[in-house]
Amino acid sequence: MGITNSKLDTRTQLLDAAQKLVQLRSYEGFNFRDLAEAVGIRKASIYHHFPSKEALTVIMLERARDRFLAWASINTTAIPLKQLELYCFDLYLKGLGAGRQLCPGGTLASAWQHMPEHVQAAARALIFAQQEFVRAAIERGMDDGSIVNTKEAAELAEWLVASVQGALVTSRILASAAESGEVIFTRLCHQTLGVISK
Amino acid sequence: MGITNSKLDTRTQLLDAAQKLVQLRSYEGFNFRDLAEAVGIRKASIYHHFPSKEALTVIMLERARDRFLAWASINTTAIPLKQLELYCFDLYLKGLGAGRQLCPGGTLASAWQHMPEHVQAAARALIFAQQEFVRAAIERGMDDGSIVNTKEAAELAEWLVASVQGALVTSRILASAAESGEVIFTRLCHQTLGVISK
DNA sequence: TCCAATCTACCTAACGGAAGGTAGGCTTAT
DNA sequence: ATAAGCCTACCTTCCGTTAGGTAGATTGGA
Repeated sequence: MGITNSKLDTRTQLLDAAQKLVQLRSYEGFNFRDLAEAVGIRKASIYHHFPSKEALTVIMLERARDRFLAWASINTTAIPLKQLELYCFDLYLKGLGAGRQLCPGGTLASAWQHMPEHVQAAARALIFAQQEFVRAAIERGMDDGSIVNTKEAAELAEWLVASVQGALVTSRILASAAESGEVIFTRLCHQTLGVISK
Repeated sequence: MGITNSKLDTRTQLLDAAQKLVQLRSYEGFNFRDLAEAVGIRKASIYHHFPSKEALTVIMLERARDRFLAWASINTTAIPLKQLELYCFDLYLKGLGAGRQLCPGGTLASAWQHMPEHVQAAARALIFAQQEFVRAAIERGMDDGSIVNTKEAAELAEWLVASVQGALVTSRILASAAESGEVIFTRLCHQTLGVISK
């Protein structure tokens, strides 16, 4: 609980590496051997920082949500459409799409039945935060007239977040097809935003 | 290879059960013990029908693609918009969304790195078949004037398939939220179609 | 000031269970 | 009698986790 600041906190390194591995291989696909190797310590030493794989994952997901909320709070002053564009591109294309990484919450859906309850809750909170951010942005856009749509903001938000999650999935699967996943992803986001704002 | 027809083919039962398990828990989340139990035989007996987990999964995915193509060929005479509606509802809402099952191809994206090459190829073929069906339907709709959109049919198809995959993901994660996943899913599909046809 | 107790951050070694897969034998219908 | 279909028993590997120990830094009392 004291002030522990190595040049780069091992605990933070573990969370960083764990998040990357989860985004690349999901919960059951990442293991402590690879995680330890990524950080440069032994497998058993992870237990000095976290009591279990489940706890580590929960903390990592909560941190991801906190980071998203922090990111979102910085952009509250931007124009609504710009906010949505930033959400799609800044966060997903640049941050995730680059390494074909999925959303650390969304990727857990595939083995949802096997996820511990607390992991489910943390993943749900992360996705929900995104929906809320998008909903608020769309609502503000509707208020100032920059977004015109007969649907409710909440429904459009559910739809946009789902599209983004799905775009990551299909872009990964169709990667070695004719065109690169990034190109597909860019177009999908553009279209999504274009249609919403239309 | 001969004509083997028990009252209900064990091999077919295995493929059915495997598909259901993959849709519920993905590749690494389903195992031969549960699969054997579901069919009512012993674990080792599975190897009488399939040489490996990988081979079983590939055959299951190829069968899923064949079934989709058969389903698609039946509906080629329908009105384009009706085709797309059938794709979203008939296939995904009724067939998958009911038990919160993901697409047997899409669910493999989460641990894509760990998927054997042939599994990747089979999953890709399944998703690609869906994109092709949707693209053809949108194209026909554009030809007969029932769908009006400045985007190209191929881009819209990529976008719709991604949205459907993503809707399955988010509806599973947000299941225990206020409203049921099915309701969310229904609305998402309606919107998607509505916006496209607009 | 010095020593002893304690804490931090790791380590080696091993366990127990679960997983995919193999070897070889029994049974039943043709 | 032959082989398809299924069985028991076992193997190996991998994984999360635990036990127990070590070196070095920190802290507190005489």
